[in-house]
Amino acid sequence: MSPRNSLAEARRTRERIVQRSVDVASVEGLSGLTLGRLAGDLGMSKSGLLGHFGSKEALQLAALRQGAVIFDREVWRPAAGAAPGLPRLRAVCAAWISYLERGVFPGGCLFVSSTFEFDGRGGPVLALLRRQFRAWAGRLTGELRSAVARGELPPETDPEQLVFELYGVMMSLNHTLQLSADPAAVTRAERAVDRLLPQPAGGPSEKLA
Amino acid sequence: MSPRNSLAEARRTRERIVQRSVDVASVEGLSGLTLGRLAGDLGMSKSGLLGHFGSKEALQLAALRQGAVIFDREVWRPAAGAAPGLPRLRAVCAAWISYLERGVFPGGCLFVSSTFEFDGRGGPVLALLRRQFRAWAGRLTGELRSAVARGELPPETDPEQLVFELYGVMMSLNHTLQLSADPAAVTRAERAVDRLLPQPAGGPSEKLA
DNA sequence: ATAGCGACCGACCGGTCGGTCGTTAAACCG
DNA sequence: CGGTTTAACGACCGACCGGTCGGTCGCTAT
Repeated sequence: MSPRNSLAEARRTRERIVQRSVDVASVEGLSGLTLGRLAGDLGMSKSGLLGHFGSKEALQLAALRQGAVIFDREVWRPAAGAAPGLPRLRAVCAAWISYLERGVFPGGCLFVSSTFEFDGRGGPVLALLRRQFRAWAGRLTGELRSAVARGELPPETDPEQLVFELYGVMMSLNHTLQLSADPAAVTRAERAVDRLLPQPAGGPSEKLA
Repeated sequence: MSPRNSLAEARRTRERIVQRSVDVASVEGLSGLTLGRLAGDLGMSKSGLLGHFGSKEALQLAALRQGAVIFDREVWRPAAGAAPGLPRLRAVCAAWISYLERGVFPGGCLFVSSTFEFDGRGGPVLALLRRQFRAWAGRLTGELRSAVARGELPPETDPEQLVFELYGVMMSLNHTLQLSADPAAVTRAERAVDRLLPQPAGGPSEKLA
């Protein structure tokens, strides 16, 4: 029926598999992702699909890595243009909320779901999740420290405490959206962020370190 | 081999099954709970076990209901003795943090995990989770409103906003404990609660509404 | 023209899942 | 004591799981 893919298109096939895996996993979970169903969705055989990865675990890792690329594109990249420090932090949070609100991952934040799915199970998947969270918390704390150094946040600010709380806001938003689809949750998240990261009161002209 | 249980003990058997289901489900998830393994753990047959519930879904619902009983015992009951309003709220939060810290559910809060497991899947289990969360948020907002009425919290307080944020703190704590077992997370959660629910500054003698 | 490679297929494997069924034997009731 | 109830058993079912294997076909380099 369809022509065989050339060598160059094998990569595209692999990308199609990973992309579809991300979509399915965000709704059904990384374990709910089954090779048979995935193959069916993509109109190919289980074995042909598995040939690209070797094992289901390798596919799960590939899906998580692709998820990180998407998260980066949706949350960090839109904020890259903002000024370093507090403005960029607020832009990241706004993009983060938007990312959850728009349902970039239809089943809610892929990484949070996956963490709950794999904690207490160990293995390479959990290890990757740990690394991803740590890397990303590091970026946040770094930006927070920068904001403190610039005097945009009070000097007694504890960046890790703030990350902990910001993260809680996003998890609460994610949970509420998934459980009850209550749009008011978005406003609540925005208000919570405003309280944690107050915008500069006097406008954007206070750059004396 | 073992003597048959009397009819009166059938209830105890059922309770044993449910209790074990809660323990397993909190680590492996409500879906990871399998009838065969559960029966093996309890030294009985799959069919003998299933006879008590009729279906796995009924067992999952029973486990969730028992989980709610445990949550109530661990979080709400310890705070029942505290004075209504802010003191009780703070007692609830302290018990809540302790409940997460002690690992009452070894695999983290059963309800949060289950929500992530069943969202986007629908069905009676998700419906029960929704009811449980709503009932429990209702208790919290009621207590918050009471605290506002007593003047223990500023009159412009938005109870639902506060529930949203408190909930985020607990989810962040739960997540951190599960992912990295960082004990500092407990202190962070306590500090976050202190900021959301400031204790009365001047001691317990300011009851003028 | 042809040899080799690699993407892909379809049949199949052992194993596990939730669930059913007929039977056994102990506990209850008259 | 006899009859009914019922908790529990063990064998079994169909579906599905992740994964393997032999083979087919198109592309490409020789």
